[in-house]
Amino acid sequence: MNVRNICLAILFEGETTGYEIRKLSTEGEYSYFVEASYGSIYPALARLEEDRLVTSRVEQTTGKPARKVYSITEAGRRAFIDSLFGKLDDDVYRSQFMMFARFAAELPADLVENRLAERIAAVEEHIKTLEELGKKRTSDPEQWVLGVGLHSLRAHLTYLTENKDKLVGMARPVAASAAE
Amino acid sequence: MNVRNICLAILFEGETTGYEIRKLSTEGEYSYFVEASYGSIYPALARLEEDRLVTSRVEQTTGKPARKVYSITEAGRRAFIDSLFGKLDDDVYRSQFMMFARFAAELPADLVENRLAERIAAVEEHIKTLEELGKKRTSDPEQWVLGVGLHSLRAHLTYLTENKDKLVGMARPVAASAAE
DNA sequence: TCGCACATGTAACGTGTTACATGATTAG
DNA sequence: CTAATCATGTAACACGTTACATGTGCGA
Repeated sequence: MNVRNICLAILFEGETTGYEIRKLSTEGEYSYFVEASYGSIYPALARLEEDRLVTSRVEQTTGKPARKVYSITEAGRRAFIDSLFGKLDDDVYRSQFMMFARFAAELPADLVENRLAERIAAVEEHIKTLEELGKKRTSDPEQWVLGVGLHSLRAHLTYLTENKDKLVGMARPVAASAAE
Repeated sequence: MNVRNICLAILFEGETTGYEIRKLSTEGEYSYFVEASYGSIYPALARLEEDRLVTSRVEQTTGKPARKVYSITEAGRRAFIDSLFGKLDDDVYRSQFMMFARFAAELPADLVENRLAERIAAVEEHIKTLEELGKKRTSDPEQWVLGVGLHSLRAHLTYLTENKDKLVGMARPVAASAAE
């Protein structure tokens, strides 16, 4: 999924601005499986307009900067849906935390414990976000997709919490505090 | 995780060649959370050698091309472990399949069914690979990491198989075959 | 008054991918 | 004979990130 198609996907559901697209791709329903930043969204929208897959109109607002509202065209809808007919890219999972865990034996136990706690907190946070998104019920496919995310993330969380002590136990023991 | 650190991680466990590093990062124990191709590995190894984090020696082989075997230095070990002390990058999950599923309502049911079947097969394949890797038991942290992957992947697979019909049901119905 | 939210956009930079170039041996 | 595996490396290219530039209104 490149930024171009992410823009089309979001515009498929209704007109918005580049600013909003970034928000949606970072915090919205797509956030757990795509990503895009301003530096890629704005140029992508410009090219999309050149290619007549979207149109734009400038909306003057009082006070705030003018908004450039983009709408998808029929050609845009077709192009996006067509892209889903082709061979899909493989799913990608990248994790520096896993590399960290892989080398737990070389790291001090307290560091491993802290990082594990951080990771667990991050996953819990992520789950909460998806749960919030699921509440404002929208389309069925959206619920389905959110369901995949929640299910996997909860399984991930379960493993981490149930096995964290095991990993800490593999780490380099840290001298007990000088107390006593 | 950049390619540089992936190389160091693999060399941490023992000397090898760029060719082997790619194999390990693509098919080996690291494959499910990192990725690297020749075009990035060879330049990375060259820079690593300049920086004295690895050394190399050329091994003449009969018939096959000469192998350039890299070994990590003490400085390399330190640099790698140090990198794990710093703030870790967030985990990343990217999936075009999820985008596809999100727009199931715009797609023909048979396509959705096929793609789901493909995805399920791919996940099953991936699970099998991790199971194979887990058999040749190595270090405990490696087993732990593999455990995370297997656990999450199995949960993912379960969701897909249990909910595939639901998603197909959301897709555009395809005219039944002309048969009577 | 400080910083955040809104809002758009560019430029430099980093990083990695793909395809190409090269070439021998071995298994089918 | 053909394809695959072993093996290294480069160059062109694609893609995206980060930081910067610019500016207002509002709430704490």
